Amino acid sequence: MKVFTEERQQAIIKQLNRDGIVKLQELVQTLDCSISTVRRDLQELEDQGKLVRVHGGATQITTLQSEPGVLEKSSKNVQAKQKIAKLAVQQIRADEVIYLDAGTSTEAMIPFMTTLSSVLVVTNGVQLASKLADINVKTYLLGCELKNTTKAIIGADVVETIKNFRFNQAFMGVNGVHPKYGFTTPDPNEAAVKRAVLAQSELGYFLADKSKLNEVSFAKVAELGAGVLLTDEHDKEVLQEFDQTKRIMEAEK
Amino acid sequence: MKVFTEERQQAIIKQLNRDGIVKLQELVQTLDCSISTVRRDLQELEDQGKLVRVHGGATQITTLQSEPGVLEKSSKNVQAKQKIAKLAVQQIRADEVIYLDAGTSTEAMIPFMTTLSSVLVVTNGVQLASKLADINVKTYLLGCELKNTTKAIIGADVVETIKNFRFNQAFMGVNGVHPKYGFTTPDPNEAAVKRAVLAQSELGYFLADKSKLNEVSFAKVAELGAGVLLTDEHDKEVLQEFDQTKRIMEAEK
DNA sequence: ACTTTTATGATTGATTTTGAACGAAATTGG
DNA sequence: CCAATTTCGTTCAAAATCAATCATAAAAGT
Repeated sequence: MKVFTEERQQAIIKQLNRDGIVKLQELVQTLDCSISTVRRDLQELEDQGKLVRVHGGATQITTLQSEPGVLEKSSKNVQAKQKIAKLAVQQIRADEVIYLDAGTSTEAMIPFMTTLSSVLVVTNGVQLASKLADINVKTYLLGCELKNTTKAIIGADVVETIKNFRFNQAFMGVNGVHPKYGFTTPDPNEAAVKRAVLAQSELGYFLADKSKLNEVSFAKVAELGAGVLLTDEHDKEVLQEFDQTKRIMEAEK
Repeated sequence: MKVFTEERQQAIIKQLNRDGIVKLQELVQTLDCSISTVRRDLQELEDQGKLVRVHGGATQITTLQSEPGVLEKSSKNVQAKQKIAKLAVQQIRADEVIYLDAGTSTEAMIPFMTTLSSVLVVTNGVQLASKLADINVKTYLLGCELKNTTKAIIGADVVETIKNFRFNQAFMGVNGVHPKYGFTTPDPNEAAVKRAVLAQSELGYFLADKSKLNEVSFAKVAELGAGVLLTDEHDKEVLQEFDQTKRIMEAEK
């Protein structure tokens, strides 16, 4: 039984969604093709941000705030993240309605938010909502289907829910910032949520440390001009054009 | 049967959430691999902050919210809670839509839910949703204002949201069960949510251990006749009348 | 019909994971 | 307190898996 590339890759995704994990050897049997072919398929799907390859197979993409994200990163990365987070929190004024996207970049903002008064924070991150409640910040957690493995709230419904709100400011993490391809993330669903939020916000901020600059991920969120970039240190050359629009802020060294 | 790293580590976390502790030797048998491999897995998971290694195995990480809840209560109380929880889970059938109220009584049900298939759980408890996602149960988290101290979702909006659903069964904890005053809880908002859920459910269960019987709290949820009482041991005298309605179930001693 | 492109399968050396061995450290029971 | 036992961490070799390359065959374009 011979199948074509597209067909194979769909089968892989399907099996992945069912089991949460796929094994290379099993796929070779199921799809009736060589190891090399399966490897190539997995490689492609990973490039597209549809799965994460692991030794012996692949797993569903774990979008955010699972501990590894926090601890794997080098301490330098963490420092940059914290500086960006501090800068971001400084943009928040009293009595505003804020959207805080799920993710490690935005999660880093929470410790700096203890003194904010009369601010309502809306978020789709379960962990974030929990932490925000801990520091007595008024919090609204968007309700929707909870993705099995990731604890992030994503999907079509949440986009509809977001349309019921109006935010003063929105803070979001992104995986890629590129002069041509704009702001990008690996997961199309997440990108859709971020876009919806952006449309309901007076002003959108994108948090990205130096390593994300000039990078491109899979799913496009918006053009560079759509929001303010908060970063730790930016390459004047690469983002020169964008820089001239004054929509970029750099954390203190 | 061969498994690999990701799968093994997920299984360890799962077992840890269920039992609170895992033993090295047991894992060697369960996972069918060598001691060394299990050691390495535990080491990795500890580095990721997902567990704490102890001599002979590993224990759950002691978070802020789980500790007091578990340790404040007497072990006897916990045992009763678990028995009631087990009884409650036994009422769930395949392909049902279940509502799980926020609270420790309902949270105790989760460890028994690992084998449920095709069940959709709707909840207003952030912790519950998180744990449910961990054991791969399809979960829908109601979105609304987050109550500061309890991490439960309450308020007027959620009542409206609930009206969009239809549950097969609903499980709720209550603080008071009284022949005259019915089921009661301390918080009127919570009571309103429970009432709304009850109205949308084919069948409602109220979980309450012996200490809650014949007690009255502030806000009334419903009359006794409105739901099935799940308890560990009931005083025939006090609830005699209610008992005759056959709407009471007692956990095995 | 011929070349170019693309998809696939096989091969090879590098990398990762795994299981066993052994001395060090911790726990247990007198 | 000490000895016996268990468990721990490290090292090393075997096994599995990976990435890269090459060759073949089908598909597409000229």
